[in-house]
Amino acid sequence: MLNIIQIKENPDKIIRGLEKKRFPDADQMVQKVLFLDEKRRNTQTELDRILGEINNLSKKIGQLMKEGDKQEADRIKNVTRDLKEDSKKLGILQDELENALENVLYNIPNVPHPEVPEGRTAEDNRVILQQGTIPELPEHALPHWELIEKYDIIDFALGNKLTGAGFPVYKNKGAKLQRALINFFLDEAHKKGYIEIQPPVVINAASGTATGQLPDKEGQMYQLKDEDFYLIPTAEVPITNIYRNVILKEEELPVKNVGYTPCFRREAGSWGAHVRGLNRLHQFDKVEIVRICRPEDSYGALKIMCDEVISLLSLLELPYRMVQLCGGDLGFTSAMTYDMEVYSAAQKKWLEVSSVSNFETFQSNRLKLRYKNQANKNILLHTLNGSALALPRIVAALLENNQAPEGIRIPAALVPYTGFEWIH
RNA sequence: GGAGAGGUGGCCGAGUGGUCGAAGGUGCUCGCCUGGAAAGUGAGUGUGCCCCACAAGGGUACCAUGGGUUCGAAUCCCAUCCUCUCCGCCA
Repeated sequence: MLNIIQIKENPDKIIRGLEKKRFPDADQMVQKVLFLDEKRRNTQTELDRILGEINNLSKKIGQLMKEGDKQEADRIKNVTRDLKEDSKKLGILQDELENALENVLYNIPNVPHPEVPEGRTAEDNRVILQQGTIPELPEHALPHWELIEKYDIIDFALGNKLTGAGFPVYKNKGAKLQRALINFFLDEAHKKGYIEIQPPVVINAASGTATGQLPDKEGQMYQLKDEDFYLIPTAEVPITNIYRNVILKEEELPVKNVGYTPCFRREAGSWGAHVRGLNRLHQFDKVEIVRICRPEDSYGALKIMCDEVISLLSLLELPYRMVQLCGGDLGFTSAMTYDMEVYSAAQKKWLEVSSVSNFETFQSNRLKLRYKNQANKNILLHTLNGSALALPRIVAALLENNQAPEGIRIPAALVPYTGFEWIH
C-alpha cells in the first residue's frame, strides 16, 4: 500500500499518478485518506495525553499505598476511573479510524513511475524491442495442443479426470522437458548470483496481504477449506514474505532470491476459447526472481532483471519482444512493468511469458521491510520481481516454433538438461 | 491426535501485580589501552505511532497473538497460534 507520508507530502502527484492508472475517484480517495489521517492523529494526541495522566496517577497510588495513605489513594482511584472511561471511548474511535484508513489505503493501487506511458489498455503498451526471427512454418504446421497429442507429452483429458480443466498431466518427454526447463532456469539464475529458495506453496492471509494479493485479488486464489490458507498464485508471495517485518543491514543488499514453485490461479472470469491448450492454466510451473534493493538502485535493478530474462529467451532461441505496460494496463501493486512475450508461430500470437516489475515501496510498506542506513535511520526498501520464466507458454512456443518433419527440435542450451535433442 | 512444559530485546537469560522498555551476560558500534592483536576498560545500542522542524526533546504503545481482571499487568484469567518432551500415527 501507499505510504501515508507520500500521500501527505504530495497529494497532487499521487492523484495524477492514480489517474494515469485509470483509477476511478482518485481525488476523492486521496481526500478521504487525508481527512481520516488528520482525525486519527488528533484522536491519538488526545488519547496519549489521557493515558499519560492515568499512568502518572497510577504511580502516585502505588506510592500512597506504600505510605499507607489509603484514603488519598481511593480518592485518586475515582479520578482515574473517569479518565479510563474517556480513554476507552477514544481508544475505540482510534481503532475505527485506523481501520477505516487502512481499508481505504489497501484499496488504492500503486502510483506509476513518471516514465510509464499513458494509455488505457494493453493496446496502448509500448513495444520496446523485438529480437529473433519468426520461423516460417510449413502449411501443415500444428498448434501446440495438437502437437502434445501427436507426441503424447501432455494430457489434458487425464488432468480433467484427476482434477478438472486447466490441470494438465505432463508425460514422457513432456514431463522431462518440464524438469529440464526448471533446472535450466534455476541454474541460470544461480550463475547470476541469485540464492535459491524453496518456499511453501500454501500461505496464510498475512502473507497474501503483505504482497498485495489480498484484498485486491482474493477471488483469484484458491483458498483452503478448513484453514485460513491459500495456494500461492506465484512464488513472489512466499519469497517476498520472508522479509516481512525485517530490517536488513545495508551490506545485505541487494537481496537476490530465485525460487521454483507450482502456481495456482483460479482465473475466474477469464476462461474462454482464446485460452486453449497451455495458454492459460489453473496450475503451472514458474521460476521467479526477486530482488530487494535500496530505492536509488531499484530502476537499475529493473533493467538488469529484464536483461536476465531476455538472456533466457535468446538461449532458448525464441523470438521475443519486450513491452512496457502503459498506466492503464499496469498491475495493482506495480510502479513499472515490462512484459516479455514470445512468438508462438502456429497460433500466430505473442504470449506473455514474463512480467518484470518494480513495486517501489508499495509492498515493503505493508511488509514493513526496511534497511538501516548510514544515519541509522530505517528506510523502506524497494521490491522487484519477475518470472524467469513461466513454463507453459514457453513450452507452447518451443513446440510450435521448433516443429519439423522429424519431430520437435530441442534448443541446444536445453539439451544437457533434457538428455535428448528431439521429441518424436 | 493425547499428556506435560514453555514462548521476554540480535542471541542467551532474569523477572509472578507498582517507579520494568525490562537485571545480568553475549553480540554489535564508537573511544581508550597496544608496535599490532587478544585481554582489559569507558560510552552507546529495539520498533511503530503522536506532539515537534522527518533536529533536540517529550508522550504513548509493544515482553507470541487477541481479549479480560485491576487505579496499575511481562507478571493474574480466557481464547488462539507456535515450540519442545513423552505417547500415538505416519511419507
